[in-house]
Amino acid sequence: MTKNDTIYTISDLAQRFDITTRTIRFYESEGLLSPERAGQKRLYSPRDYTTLKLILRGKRLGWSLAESRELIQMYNPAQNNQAQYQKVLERVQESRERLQHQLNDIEVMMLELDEHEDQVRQAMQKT
Amino acid sequence: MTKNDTIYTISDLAQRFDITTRTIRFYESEGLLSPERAGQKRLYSPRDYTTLKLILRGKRLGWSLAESRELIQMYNPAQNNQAQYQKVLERVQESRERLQHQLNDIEVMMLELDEHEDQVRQAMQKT
DNA sequence: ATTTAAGTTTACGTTAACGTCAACGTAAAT
DNA sequence: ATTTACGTTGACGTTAACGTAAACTTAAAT
Repeated sequence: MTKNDTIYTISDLAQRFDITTRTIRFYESEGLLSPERAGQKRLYSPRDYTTLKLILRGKRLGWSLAESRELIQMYNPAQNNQAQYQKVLERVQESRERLQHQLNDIEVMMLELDEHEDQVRQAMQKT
Repeated sequence: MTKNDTIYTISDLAQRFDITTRTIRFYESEGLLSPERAGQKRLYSPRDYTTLKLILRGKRLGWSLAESRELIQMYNPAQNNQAQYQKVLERVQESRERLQHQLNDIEVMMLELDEHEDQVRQAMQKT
């Protein structure tokens, strides 16, 4: 078993991801994180670390915290019966479709940028 | 010259893009659109149409209206000197880099979804 | 002539995602 | 023993991106 028992404090994570501790606590209050406690203090595991990474990646793609929370819950091994598993697979598929749509949008945007760069360069020539 | 003189009303556009007229007026108030007028009434050109398409594409990628506005202004042929042109080219490059970053994020997300689907399918077998 | 339908401006309301104090606890360093 | 650094829980503030409602105009249809 490879058990990584690294532990992060809240300011550790804040520094590593360049966010504020307020943000991290907010994510917890929204049900996206659930760190251990040592008394009052929060202790974050490698799992929390990757969850945070997932959240921020989602943000860069315009996903809401609610959507990221769904993803996170989906990744949590809390299911047991076939119906539950089936639902997870459907959610996975939905996420994939959304990502695919975003891929298309990016492609179109890139093409438009290419076109426009050409136009600008041509206009520069005539000067 | 191929001059397309189609004209859209505000509710035309609202229907076609499945948004509200309020949204369209809001975008105008934020400087993203500037339709012609016939008295009080707004008249939208094919150019406005594509601008709206750009805005909504941006939204699906998590771009703010301010960012889309920059893109739109960039696409507007209002520059004349070399320095201005150069700035536009820099902006184009920045946009491309952001899109490239988003592409990477999507790829990672897709891989994670693939992995998780495998895990779920394996768990289903054991039932 | 007057409904009806679509449009307009103005203004206040709402939600998500935090920011910004304030007031306090705790543990290590001087 | 008391700074100093880091943490905690409220609680109110802020911004972006619209929603919603009111009060009014205008053109077309009955």
